[in-house]
Amino acid sequence: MTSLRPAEMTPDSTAIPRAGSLAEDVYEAIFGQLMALKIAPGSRITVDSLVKEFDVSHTPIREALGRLEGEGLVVKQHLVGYRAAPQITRHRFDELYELRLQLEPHAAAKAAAAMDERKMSVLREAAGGMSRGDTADERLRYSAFARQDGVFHDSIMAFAGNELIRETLAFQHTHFHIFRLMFHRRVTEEALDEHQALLDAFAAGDPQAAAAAMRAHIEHSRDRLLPAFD
Amino acid sequence: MTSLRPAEMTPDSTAIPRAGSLAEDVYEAIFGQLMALKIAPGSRITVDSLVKEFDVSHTPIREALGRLEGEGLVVKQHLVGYRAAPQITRHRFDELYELRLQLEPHAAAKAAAAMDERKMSVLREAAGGMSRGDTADERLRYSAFARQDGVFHDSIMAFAGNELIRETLAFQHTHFHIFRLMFHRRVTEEALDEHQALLDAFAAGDPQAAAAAMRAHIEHSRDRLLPAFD
DNA sequence: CTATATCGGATCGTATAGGATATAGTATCG
DNA sequence: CGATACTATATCCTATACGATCCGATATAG
Repeated sequence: MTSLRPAEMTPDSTAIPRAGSLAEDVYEAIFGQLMALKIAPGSRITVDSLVKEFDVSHTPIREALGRLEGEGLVVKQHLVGYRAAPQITRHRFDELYELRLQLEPHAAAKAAAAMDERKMSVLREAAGGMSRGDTADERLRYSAFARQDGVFHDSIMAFAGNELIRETLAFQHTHFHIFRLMFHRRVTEEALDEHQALLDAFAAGDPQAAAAAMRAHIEHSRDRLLPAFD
Repeated sequence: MTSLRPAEMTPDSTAIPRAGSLAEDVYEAIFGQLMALKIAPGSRITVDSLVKEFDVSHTPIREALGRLEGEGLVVKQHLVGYRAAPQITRHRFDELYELRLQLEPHAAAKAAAAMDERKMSVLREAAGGMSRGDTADERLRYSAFARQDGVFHDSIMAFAGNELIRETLAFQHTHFHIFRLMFHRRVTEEALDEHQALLDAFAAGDPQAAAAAMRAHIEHSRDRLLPAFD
């Protein structure tokens, strides 16, 4: 129902030309719906329904779906159609946490070594945004938490100074995000404590402590989510 | 000039329906051209030229390009067109090797711990395929070497038992491959020696030795390629 | 001789129409 | 009553046509 037609998007159309193509807007819209679980994992995504919903032709939608396919967020079956990528499996879950344990403690150590006051304030703000949960809707509340948690970790990776590792983890986080929204709706106090431990290590500029705190945090996070597979 | 039209691809058209769509075939074709450096990094890729070359309509080509964009192999500029992804930068090169050093030694250790005779034979064959270079064309020769080297490393990652890490590295390798073809046309004997050292560690089933050998191999590989940036 | 304005070709972006295929439902036959 | 064949619809896949935008070449004025 949210039309993406240029004329309707900018009723007071300015002289500034549109930055992106319709295909890009469609991509953003579908991506958002996937992240917000508006489209359930594994469910079908028909081109025609998107045509009606966004009020654009097939072409930009196919292009957007192609891009999403390249990123692994949707899968295509010839002459059947597109569907949202299936939910993460237990096996994949384990692999993801092994990957995180390989990368994030090391990165946390590098970030701690390069810490300064400006970076600290960024991290403190990101961590602080998670604690003050005053929204009524439990689901929405966790959604906000998850987003903020992503920002927190992503900031650490950014400060570690390896953009490639940061992108790799962010990419995986995108997939993982959907899983978390499905199963982990309760914000645990433990996670906040662990974030605090990380902040302390960063404030002290202690690489070893930061790596250890990150390792513990990831392992605890894994254990918290594991029951979802029962 | 290589037409992808169904009727022309299968002149003796069998009753078996085509497994994939035209878009998929176009994707494969473009991917192959990128890997073989038929399309230079950073050069433009016009839709119309692909239309003429493959003799299909715009639609499957746009979808294929969208997918390649999602994978980061081509970049799109609105109202300008697609172009092959630019060459890897020195900065990115360093980041890639840091990532490899984080993941591959660990994986090599796991692979060594899980080694058996069948896996060993796979690795020996992959390593062996690199030494016998009897092709005249130097460029083609290195191309074959690079492919085989990729198989060798990928097999190790497969045996390490973490498909996600394997995919992550394979994905990066895809981008990196293009760089190597551009600059590293000479096969070094050192790489073969290092592969042998890895094989020895695997044969012994020694995780620590495998990790060390892999670390040394990656660091040497990095140093061999570094002069390309001068 | 330089700078600016204008024009034309090239290319992308979008829309629409028609053919091909898979899936579901129904009817018929054993 | 079950299984098979058929039809009908939904959906995808492809092709073609048209409009919008950008880039380069040329001409003109200063």
